[in-house]
Amino acid sequence: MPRQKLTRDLVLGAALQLADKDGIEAVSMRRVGQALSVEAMSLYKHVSGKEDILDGISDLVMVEVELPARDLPWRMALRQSAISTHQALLRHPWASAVLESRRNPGPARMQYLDAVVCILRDAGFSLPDVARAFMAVDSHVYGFTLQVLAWPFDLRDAPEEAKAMANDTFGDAFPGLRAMAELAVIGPGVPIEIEFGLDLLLDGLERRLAGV
Amino acid sequence: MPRQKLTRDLVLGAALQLADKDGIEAVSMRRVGQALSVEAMSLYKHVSGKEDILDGISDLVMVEVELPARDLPWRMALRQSAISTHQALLRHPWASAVLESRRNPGPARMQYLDAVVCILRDAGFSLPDVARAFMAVDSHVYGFTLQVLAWPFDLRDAPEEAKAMANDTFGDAFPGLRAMAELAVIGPGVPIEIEFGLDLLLDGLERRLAGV
DNA sequence: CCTGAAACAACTACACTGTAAGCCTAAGTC
DNA sequence: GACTTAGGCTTACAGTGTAGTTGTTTCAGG
Repeated sequence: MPRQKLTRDLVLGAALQLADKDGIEAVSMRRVGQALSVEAMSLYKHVSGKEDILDGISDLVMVEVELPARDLPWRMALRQSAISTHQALLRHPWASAVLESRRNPGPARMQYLDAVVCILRDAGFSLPDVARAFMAVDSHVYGFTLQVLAWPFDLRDAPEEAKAMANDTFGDAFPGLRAMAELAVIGPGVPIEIEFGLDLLLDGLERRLAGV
Repeated sequence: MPRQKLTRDLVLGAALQLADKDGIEAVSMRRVGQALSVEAMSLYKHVSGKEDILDGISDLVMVEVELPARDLPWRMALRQSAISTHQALLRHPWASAVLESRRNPGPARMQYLDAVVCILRDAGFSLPDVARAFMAVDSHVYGFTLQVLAWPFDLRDAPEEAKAMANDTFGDAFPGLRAMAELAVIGPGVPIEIEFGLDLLLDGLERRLAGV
């Protein structure tokens, strides 16, 4: 019987697919092995453990984000890569939580970080401001994505149910939330897009650069 | 021997203490029970399961954040409560990750959300803008806190080591990151505080409210 | 005071998890 | 063919959450 060749990429690919299909909690050594028709312990020859797998598939997601274009004005380049990051994270709903809890950025993420830093520096920001600007934009991307993914009710699916829920659970105790919930039901739901906060931040950075 | 009275609050308190002391992954039913000198299964009479415990201790953290003061200008109120949230999350390093992955906001969080919504509405924002503003500010608080907590090296502790690491791992491949890492070593480290991005956002919101 | 009932802690058990240690076989080299 | 070795397999262990059952304590009603 010919032995199938296992590789690190195969292992990570299977894990990524599993995470996308059944959620990150479905990624266990045994199940990844099963997906490859292999015993769990065999994976350890190609991967140092589960942490390594999580690091690996996180970086696979980061490979999907398009790097900020160096020939664009800094603002557009940043905006576009931030949105691209957001979209990549939405494609893999488990990824934002995993990425943020991981301490070792992978090569793809490093490359992204480096590109952003270079662009901001070339734009004329001081090094401390580069750090601050980068943290602000990235925080927004991750935080916003996480929040969207953790949204308690998907309003598009069941508007009536959401409305009832708004009245029931919020009642008179939370008038603000109730108004919000009802609002979100009207029309196709108020689109809350990442561009709103992102543009606020970029506006502020631009103004700061101009010395206003 | 008198039986010790177990209560939900006792269980959650023990779990919270455990999470603060040994990290969130140390919170297991058996260990929480052990902390209360009780078997794991006894907890189930007061708590519906581990998820319930996580929801519970998350909300205990939210209790610590001071609600936005209604007698302050909206901007100051929002700013102060955002910072308070950030600090509460820093006091419980496990909390931001847990909170963001949880779908059911507890009562304390509800109260906070409601207060923020009311303040923004009273300030004159349209309901859609209330939603957008709230999402933007909250995203920044959570994202920033997560990022700070996941910071790979604590620069204050080992500046020399960090510098060496900057040269080694970044080398010439990541000039931007290398510059950043070296910068972060200079002085007491460039303080990157949450106020930077927060104020950018608030500036933008103020301007939007003024119709500029 | 005694008894019945309800409350609730404890025990057992099961299906999982990650992974350390050792085995065994197929592939490659001389 | 013989030897080496990379790499998949087996076994085992300590840990997880929790369903189901059993025991014991506490308290109200007679």
